[in-house]
Amino acid sequence: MPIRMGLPESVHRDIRELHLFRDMADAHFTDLMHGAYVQNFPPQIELISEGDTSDFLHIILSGSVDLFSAWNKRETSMATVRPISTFILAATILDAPYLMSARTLTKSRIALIPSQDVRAVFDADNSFARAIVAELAQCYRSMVKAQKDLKLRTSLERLANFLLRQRIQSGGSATFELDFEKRHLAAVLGMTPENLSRAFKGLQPYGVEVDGMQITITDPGDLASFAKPNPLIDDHST
Amino acid sequence: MPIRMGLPESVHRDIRELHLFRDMADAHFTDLMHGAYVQNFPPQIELISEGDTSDFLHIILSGSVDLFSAWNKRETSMATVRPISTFILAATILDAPYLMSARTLTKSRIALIPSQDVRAVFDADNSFARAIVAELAQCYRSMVKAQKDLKLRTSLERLANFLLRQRIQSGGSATFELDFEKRHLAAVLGMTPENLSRAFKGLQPYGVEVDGMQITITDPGDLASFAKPNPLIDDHST
DNA sequence: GTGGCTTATTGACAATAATCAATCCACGAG
DNA sequence: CTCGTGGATTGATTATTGTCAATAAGCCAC
Repeated sequence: MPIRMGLPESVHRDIRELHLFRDMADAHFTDLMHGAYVQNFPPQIELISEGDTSDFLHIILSGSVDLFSAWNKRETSMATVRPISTFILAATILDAPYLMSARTLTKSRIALIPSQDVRAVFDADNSFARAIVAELAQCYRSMVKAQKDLKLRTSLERLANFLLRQRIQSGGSATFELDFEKRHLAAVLGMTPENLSRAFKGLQPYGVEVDGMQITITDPGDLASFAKPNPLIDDHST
Repeated sequence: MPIRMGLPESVHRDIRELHLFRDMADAHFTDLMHGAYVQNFPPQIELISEGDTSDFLHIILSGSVDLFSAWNKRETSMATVRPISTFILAATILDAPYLMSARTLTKSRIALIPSQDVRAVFDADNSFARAIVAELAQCYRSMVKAQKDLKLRTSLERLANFLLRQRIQSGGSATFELDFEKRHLAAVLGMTPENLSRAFKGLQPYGVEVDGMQITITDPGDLASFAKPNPLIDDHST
């Protein structure tokens, strides 16, 4: 079970370095940290449930969190959150119900800032308000890219582009590790686990070799000629 | 061809009433309007192309605009913009390339505000910065809902829920008109026009009757029991 | 009205993806 | 080490969706 604990100074510094909090006034940052706390969660713990009201802005300090959604007994993964970043900022600011649920994928350390404190400081601190604009605009654009990926590509193409992105992110070496379970990857890519297995086989002709969690791309150029990556979909930094 | 013209006082008032501009200082609003102008466009004119840099914040005053995207010879519609609202705010604020293209669906009247003016006033006016936060958070949540609709529902379910939403929006009467072409609706729902035709037939057992652009839902309860509408996907106001 | 255009519909078919069931395999507990 | 568990894979089948081709229907200009 999660253990409630105080907020160590080192965590303050980590959070302060985030874009979102970097430029705000010291006094306001202290206000935010005053009501905040940190919890450690084991894997597979549901942190928030879609439809609930937004009580806390969450900041993931270590581990990984899955944002997912369910409807009519189906479930899909919307995004994976990694340290150090915030999640469910939009719901917090609008004081609106969560649109997505969140669960820990791995053991995770998460800071929680009461939403009403966030809104109060948002009203008082202009730098913070501007930082939130940048953050939300980024989140919006990520979501647009994800939707383009979904609507314009087949599952095979989505997997191919995912692998190319992952390869870059892992430093560009021929072999790299998937950093989550395949069934989770399937949910992220909008397909079933069975289909993902077959999709991996379907990419063999383009030089994709799979050994458990370990992926080898023998000829990235060949794979790219099939995947046709596009910065307006695949570049998650702009 | 579009006709360049001055910015009449009545347009000032319309724009000023938008949530985005309502609370900002008069002087800053005047600054924004100073470099702004209005154009009338015929249907099917491409206003912006994905990948271009953001030169203007667009405000649609009348008509309708399709935000769409293309990749690898495929094309899909991401959203439809209706008066009076802005579009491509995120790209303008971040000074980032457009992720979507935009074209007029019908004859449209559109105000254009130079992006650098928007960014300058954003830096200077705190009320404006806060209004942008609310706007972006809304846009983000709309995009999340659209993605849930896509990943969790079949095309038949998406159509059923679309019709139920449209029915409410048209005042709740049994018969209402689609306000755009079916091929456009197909692109919005993420399917082909052929499939849309078949989907309409597939909804006949649930009391959906189609006569050209005119839709009749004989028993909304019956259709809803199939569509299972959910406010966290279908309520576009929250 | 007629001709020419675009959109909508329909049918036949192919491609893509989901479902169901049966293994196979890796891993941790005991 | 052996068992049990859950993820991963595979095969067979069905469901869903896309493609291609042909036709029908609506609309506008003349």
